[in-house]
Amino acid sequence: MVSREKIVFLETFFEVFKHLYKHIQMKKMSIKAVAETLKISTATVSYILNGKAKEKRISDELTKRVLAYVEENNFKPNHLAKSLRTGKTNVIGLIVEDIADPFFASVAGNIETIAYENGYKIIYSSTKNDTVKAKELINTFRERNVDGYIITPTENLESEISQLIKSGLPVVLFDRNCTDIEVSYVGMDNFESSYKAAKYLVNHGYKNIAFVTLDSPQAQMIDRLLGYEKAVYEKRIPSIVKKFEYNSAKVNNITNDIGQFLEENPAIDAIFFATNYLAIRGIEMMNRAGIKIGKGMGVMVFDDNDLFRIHQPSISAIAQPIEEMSKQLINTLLEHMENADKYLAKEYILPASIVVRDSTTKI
Amino acid sequence: MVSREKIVFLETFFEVFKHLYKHIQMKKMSIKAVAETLKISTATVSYILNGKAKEKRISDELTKRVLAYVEENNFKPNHLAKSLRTGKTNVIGLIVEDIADPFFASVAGNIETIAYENGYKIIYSSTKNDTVKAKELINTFRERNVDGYIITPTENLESEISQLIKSGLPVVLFDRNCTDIEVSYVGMDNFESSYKAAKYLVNHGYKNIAFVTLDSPQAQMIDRLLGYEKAVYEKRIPSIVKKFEYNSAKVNNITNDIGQFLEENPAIDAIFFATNYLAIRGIEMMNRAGIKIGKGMGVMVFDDNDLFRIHQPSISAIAQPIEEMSKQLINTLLEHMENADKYLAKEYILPASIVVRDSTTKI
DNA sequence: TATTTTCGCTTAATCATTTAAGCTTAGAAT
DNA sequence: ATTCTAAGCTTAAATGATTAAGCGAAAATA
Repeated sequence: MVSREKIVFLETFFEVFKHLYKHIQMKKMSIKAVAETLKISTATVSYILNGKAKEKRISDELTKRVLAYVEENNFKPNHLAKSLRTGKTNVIGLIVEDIADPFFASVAGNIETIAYENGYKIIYSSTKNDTVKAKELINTFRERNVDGYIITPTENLESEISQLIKSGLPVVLFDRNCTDIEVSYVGMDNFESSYKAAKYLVNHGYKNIAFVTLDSPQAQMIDRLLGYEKAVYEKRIPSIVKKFEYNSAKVNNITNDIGQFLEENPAIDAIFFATNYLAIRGIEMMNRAGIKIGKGMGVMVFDDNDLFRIHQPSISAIAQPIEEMSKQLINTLLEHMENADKYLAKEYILPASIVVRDSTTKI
Repeated sequence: MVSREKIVFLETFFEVFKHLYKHIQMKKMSIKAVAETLKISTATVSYILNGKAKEKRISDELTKRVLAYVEENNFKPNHLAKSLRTGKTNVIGLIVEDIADPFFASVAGNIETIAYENGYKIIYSSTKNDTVKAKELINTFRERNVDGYIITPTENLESEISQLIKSGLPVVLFDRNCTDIEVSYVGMDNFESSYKAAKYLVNHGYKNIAFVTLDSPQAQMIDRLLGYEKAVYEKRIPSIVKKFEYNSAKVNNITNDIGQFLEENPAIDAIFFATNYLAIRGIEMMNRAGIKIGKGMGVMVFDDNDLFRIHQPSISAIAQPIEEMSKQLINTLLEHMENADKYLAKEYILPASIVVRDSTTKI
């Protein structure tokens, strides 16, 4: 026969044990645990932690007590539970062509600062310019419930992007734009910068300026080409355009191909490279072939780089306004995320600056 | 008077309406929704989706039916709920000194590939070499429940890192190690590479080799210095060490300071730069001052870079095995994450290669 | 005195999963 | 005929927050 006393004893023991046990493992503090120790409800704790104490008419005394306890025990509410409930993850998805590229890495660094200041973390990934991969990435990011997207789109990504927007998800594109959809974009003025740079060459006496570019249908590549063409047409000097296949597999061939191109066109007295990447190959080739950059051969490059500043002779370049672009990018996205209901696409086309160096100084 | 029939009618209507309404919005598919349409329980759906159908004795017929439905409707279970329940986020936290630095950006790019192949996403952040920030970042990542950490530690980060390990969280350090704690590390052999590079200079006739470094207590910086010293002591040639204050605020001064240092030590016939960053400043200065790199002044740099390859004359450098390091890094972490219970610290010290170029070829 | 407000909280549903434990039913074994 | 076993599911309790709605007591108003 079990006595009432014994039952009461056992129950008491059990309660004490549970309490002790919790303190022993100390593992998982939760709003519930906090509420229990303070003998109040989880709702109260939640309101206080979210700064809604006043609004919800929680007494100052209790508010202080809770905050003190939370502070002392260094309690942080579980982010996952919060996200599950609210639907907000405070994560931004960054999809670039290649995070290892200094340009994108630099942008990643710049947006990180502002994002973290605003409580956002960034998850990145690289498309390697592969549309299939880009689509996959957008989907994984959707599955992960990221709050906003920064994307350098590949080709044919319009439908995925417009679907994001239709679903009310904030998106800002950069570097490359997508035509035909209403989406925010931050980039530089490729046409104007290219025109200005080419005009600089034209005005400084170069008569046979080659434009070396990629055979790509990307808008910004076309703009760069058109900028160059405008400048040469205006002065009625020949347009000499060399397009390379856009295929990173054949990196090494490009160096040789540029050499061949120059041999076939001996009249060329300046080269305007449409990308950084082509320029590095070209410069390597010219150095090897003993072509004197600056003296005899002018060089201008789209996209500046430490390398061009240090090179002997130094190389003139069009410098993208990376910092301004990054700031505009993340601020536009933050703005979209704050007013997630009404997406008003905005475009920011920032001007680039032309950094004149030795390579365009005749003799 | 309301008839029973009317009540029944209204109730039925309401049920039908609710059903229709759900179908109209079609917003949030969930395991629950799937289960309801297929008239089975959520548990069954969950088991099937997690590949436990056989184990849980779900009939092949039902399994197929569920998979087909899920496939057709492109349903993906909510990752947040999953993470909340299981405690796994499938996110890796990457904490580097600066994501914008080409070296770290390159590592970020390399680990991304393997991480994504294994279902992990990466969230990054930069310490800017600030211990306070580094501690904050570790805490934010903990709050975010990342599954594993890749960290380039700042100074005095030992306690935070050992706490991570005590909590059973997988950590791999890289680039810089932490002494005194049992933690996995992937890095290069700074002492040996530095010794080999310095020896190369010594063996090629340079008699007054300056070592330009940062005044930093970081283990890898000390190793680099010691490697140099071993090489010069062995040949009984003078050790000329110049330490610069480690303060990124004074970037521009460094260029001038290096110039002054060279003026004060006219005997110097070669410079060994302990970092990439110092070298770029130094090369810039030498170019400005008309000092002939290669002829008269040998140059060797720790950490290779596109710039050093393209520079005229090209600059000899110690190339970190970035790809191998990245692979080892992420694979070690993945391994730790798979056996999260038993953390066995491993060290991988990879050898660097010395890339000999024009700058160390006398005359 | 009776009623209404206000205050200061609590209750309980919800978010979307996972998973241990339990419950039918049919067929096999006793 | 009865019990046991196994197949094939389901039930329901977590996971840890947020938040609309509610509730009792005290204070204010009628």
